[in-house]
Amino acid sequence: MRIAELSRRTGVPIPTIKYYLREGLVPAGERTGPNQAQYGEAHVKRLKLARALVEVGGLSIASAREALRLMFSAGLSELDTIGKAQYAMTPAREYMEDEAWDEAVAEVDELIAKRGWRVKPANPARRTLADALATLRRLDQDDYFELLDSYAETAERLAADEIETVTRRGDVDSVAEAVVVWTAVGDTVLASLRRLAQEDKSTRLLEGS
Amino acid sequence: MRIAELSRRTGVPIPTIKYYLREGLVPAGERTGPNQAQYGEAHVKRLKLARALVEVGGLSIASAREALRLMFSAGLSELDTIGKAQYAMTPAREYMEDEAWDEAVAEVDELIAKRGWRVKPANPARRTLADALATLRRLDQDDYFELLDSYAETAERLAADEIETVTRRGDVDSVAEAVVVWTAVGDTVLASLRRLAQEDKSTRLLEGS
DNA sequence: ATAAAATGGATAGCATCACTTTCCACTATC
DNA sequence: GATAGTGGAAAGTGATGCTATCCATTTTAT
Repeated sequence: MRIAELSRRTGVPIPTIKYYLREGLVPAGERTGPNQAQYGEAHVKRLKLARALVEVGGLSIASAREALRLMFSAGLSELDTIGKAQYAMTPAREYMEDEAWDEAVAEVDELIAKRGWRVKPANPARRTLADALATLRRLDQDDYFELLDSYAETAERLAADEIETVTRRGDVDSVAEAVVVWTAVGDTVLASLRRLAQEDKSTRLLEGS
Repeated sequence: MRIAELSRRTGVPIPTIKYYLREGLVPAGERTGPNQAQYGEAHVKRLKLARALVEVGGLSIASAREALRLMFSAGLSELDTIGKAQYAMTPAREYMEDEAWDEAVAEVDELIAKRGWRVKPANPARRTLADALATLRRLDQDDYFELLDSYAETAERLAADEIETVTRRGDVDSVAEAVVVWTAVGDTVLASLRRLAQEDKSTRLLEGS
């Protein structure tokens, strides 16, 4: 298969495929001449995957490359991939380190301890969460405190279901792929469902009054 | 208060404040001379809000402006704000309309019907969700089907808690503000917690084997 | 056999976005 | 009266994610 068919099969324009090749999101095809190369099913899959991470998951090209790299790097245990892939998927941000920040960090630690979660200190989700909580505090949206437990409970149940489903797969590669896809696309699914449910609840409340 | 103090109080650089003023994220101050204006507490609050939507919520400047506009526009019922604000917060995307897309749209309709959710056809979360599901299908990640119910259940419970907490507030403005902030920042909180819970579950599974 | 189309690869260009910088006439403060 | 700060306009910047152009070389169609 050459580039035109790769484009047709995936819906990705040829110039974009060339760009992704340059950026290392998709490996080069097998060279058969000075200006000829062959692509296979693996390239189709990889390209679809890259597109999903970038378009639906909202990852940057750099993050997507890193996630894909980890996904296909041998030597990692299946579940180790989860951590690594997650870390790659969190974009770096700068945080405002004030009083609200310190309190938020403490709150996150407390929540993790209370739940008994085993989370490495390096997990970037800690900081992202702390940043979000600090922001809410700075806006005097302190009601979040009572909802936080509900959120955590929810997240825990979800994670249990997800891990269970994902590990039910056979081979390592398949698990790795599922983890990456689910982490990235799952956020969008969850956020959408939350919005739909919110509209429903608010509509009902509106009618009831 | 003049711009320097506004900057000090919020941590937002002066040029950025000027930019936000130009873009209409923050209303102009009260003019007291050809090159003098006064800002008040309302400006501080609005600026913090704008920053939160952009930085933590990841909204574009245009989306943030629209969300803020709706938030402070009179004449909307409290809960009507939820819908309007949500719509403003969903960025427009193009969708690949193939077979997987059609099936995904049908699936979303089915899910909404099954749950008995009352959701307007115009709600952009429908399309976002369909797009995500279509993507998973195109990647042959069909296991999502069995998890979808779990996700929906989760979203519903969350929404119930959120609406309840938010409407417990007194005035309309306060509700509107909470809705916008929670919609935007809540996504981040939820996503972070999900990642933390995932690491915990996978760590435990790894140790158990 | 030959003309037209496609290929891989390199390089440069482009549009968007979210700011920054620079400039200005003017005002406030030391 | 010097210095710093102000609001506002306009132009500039850096990052990002593509597109467009060009080229020598196949491949395909006629």
